[in-house]
Formats: sequence, structure tokens, C-alpha cells
Amino acid sequence: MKLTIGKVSRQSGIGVETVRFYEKSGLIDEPPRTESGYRQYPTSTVVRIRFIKRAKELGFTLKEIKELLNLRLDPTTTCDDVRLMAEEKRKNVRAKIQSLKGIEKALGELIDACAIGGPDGECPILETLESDWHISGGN
Amino acid sequence: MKLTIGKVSRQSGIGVETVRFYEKSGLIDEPPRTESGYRQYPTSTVVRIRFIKRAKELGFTLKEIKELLNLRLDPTTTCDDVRLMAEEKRKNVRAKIQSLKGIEKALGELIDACAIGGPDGECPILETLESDWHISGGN
DNA sequence: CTTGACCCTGTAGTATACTACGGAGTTTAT
DNA sequence: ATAAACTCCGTAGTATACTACAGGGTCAAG
Repeated sequence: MKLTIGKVSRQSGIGVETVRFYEKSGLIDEPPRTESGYRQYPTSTVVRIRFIKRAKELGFTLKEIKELLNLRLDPTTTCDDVRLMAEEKRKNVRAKIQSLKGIEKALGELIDACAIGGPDGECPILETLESDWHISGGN
Repeated sequence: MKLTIGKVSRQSGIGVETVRFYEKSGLIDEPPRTESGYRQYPTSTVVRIRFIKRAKELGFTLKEIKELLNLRLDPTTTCDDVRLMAEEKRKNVRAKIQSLKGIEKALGELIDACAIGGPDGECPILETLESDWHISGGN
């Protein structure tokens, strides 16, 4: 089943203009066109755009997302290239998870403190997070 | 010990201009000044800026980071307000962790496939991630 | 067969988050 | 005491990621 740009837009929750912007930016392939020039997307485009959306919410730039989506074995990349890049990305993702867990913990402590009418004034997020976690494997 | 803006900048790994930008944006307090007008930062400012930096890498906007840093019990907020907001933030953080775990898993599978000279052509990130996880508590 | 919703291209404008610069005063190391 | 390095403020410029036209053509329902 082929989709018009409007359907892709609605099903993936982004604007029509943004779909075209992602195409220009190389995040999604140029789809085939009808005789009159209308784009005809495969349904997989919706999955791809939803991935882009989520990855953006996780702090990846469009450039990084492109790299993630292009991580595959094809004639122009060797297996080693792909594996090394994937390992680099995974290191970065794991660091993000650790950072988020630190924030989750801090929020949990704040919620608990709140429930028992705990301390006030200072910023509990920072008090809880004064440890040395950091994002590694910069992009 | 008081720090000049340059020291804060170096210790937190952001530019001097960015420190002033964060001050203008209300992310860090206006520090006291010397007679000649130089800013004098407490060391806690460095901790705060490092938090801002990490939170940015995790996909939070400066607006959201401000809200996180202001989550505290003070005369202008009630305990319930703080707890509800903190719970909302935690929900969002947990969703992010789940999303990242999905990506981590996908990368792991790609790395494994690579190691054994697995399938090629398609994008394994997408193939692995075609589930319905999403970020909730949207901001 | 028309009317309204849709699609096309291209360009320009917006929001966010910096980043650089000009022109000046201040501090510090030699 | 003087040069290098730092600081001040304000404004303007940049990169990223959209978002909104303008001015047209296309398709589907009644």
C-alpha cells in the first residue's frame, strides 16, 4: 500500500513540510512519484519517521540519527566499520541511560521527601546528583 | 572560594559567553559582583552548569531544565505541586530510558550480526525497533 | 464539472541555543 | 609600569530544525 505525503504526515505525527524537509536532509529516501509528481511512500517510511521523532526526543541530532539509520552492511561499508560505529553508538546510549537513571533517582528522592514533608529551599535535584556521571563517547 | 566567569567556564566545559547566556536565560542565578563589576561565582555554579550540559545531551530543552532545577519546596510552591511535577518528569525520564534501551538492544543485535557476518542490506536498527514504545508526558 | 481538499516547488521566516565581535575597563605577571 | 590576559555590556551573526507562505497544479465527491 502506497501513502500520500499527507497520510505519512498524519500517521507519523509530523507536518507535511517536515516530511519534505527530512527528505531534503537525506533522512528518508526520495519516494517514487505518480505521473503527476505526487510522492508515493511505502508504509515503512512511517516507521522510519517515528524512529527519527523518538531519537530526537532522546537528544540525538538529525546528523546522528542519519548515522544510526545508515548503520548497515552494504557494499560500501565493511563489517568492521559498522561494528566499530555501532559499538561507539552503544557506549553513548549506555551513558545516556546511566545519566537518566541518576535523574530518575533524584526525582524519586524528591518525591519521597515531598511525601513526608522533607527539606526545602535548596535544589534537591542537584544535591542528589553531585556525583560524577557523564556522557562519554561524544558525537 | 569564589570563581571568575573564566574559571567557571573552564571547569564546566562551556564558553564564557554561554555562562552569561545561561544567566540571562535564568538558568543560573545572577552572582554577586566585585567593586569593578566582575562576576563572582560560588563553586556550586559549576555543578549546576554541568547538570545543564548533561540534561541537554539527554534531549531536555533549556525550558525543561529550568523546570527541573526549580523543582523544590519553597514559599511559592506547595508540596503537592512539587510532587506532581516531579512525578510527571519521572514518567518522562522513565520513558526515555525505555526508548534508549530499545536502541541499545538494536545496536547489540547489529553488533552480533556483524560479528558473525550476518544479514546485510536493510537497516537493522529499524528492523529491531518496529515496536510501539514512545515518549510519554510530552513537553 | 466545479469546489474543496490535497499536492507541487521554492523561498523566506521562526525558535532555540549558542557564538562572535566591538570597544572599553581591570587584573596580573614580569 | 606595561603588556597580556581577563572582564564588562550590547548587539549581531550562526547552526539546527523546523514552519509558513506564494502561486500554482491535481484529485475525488456530489
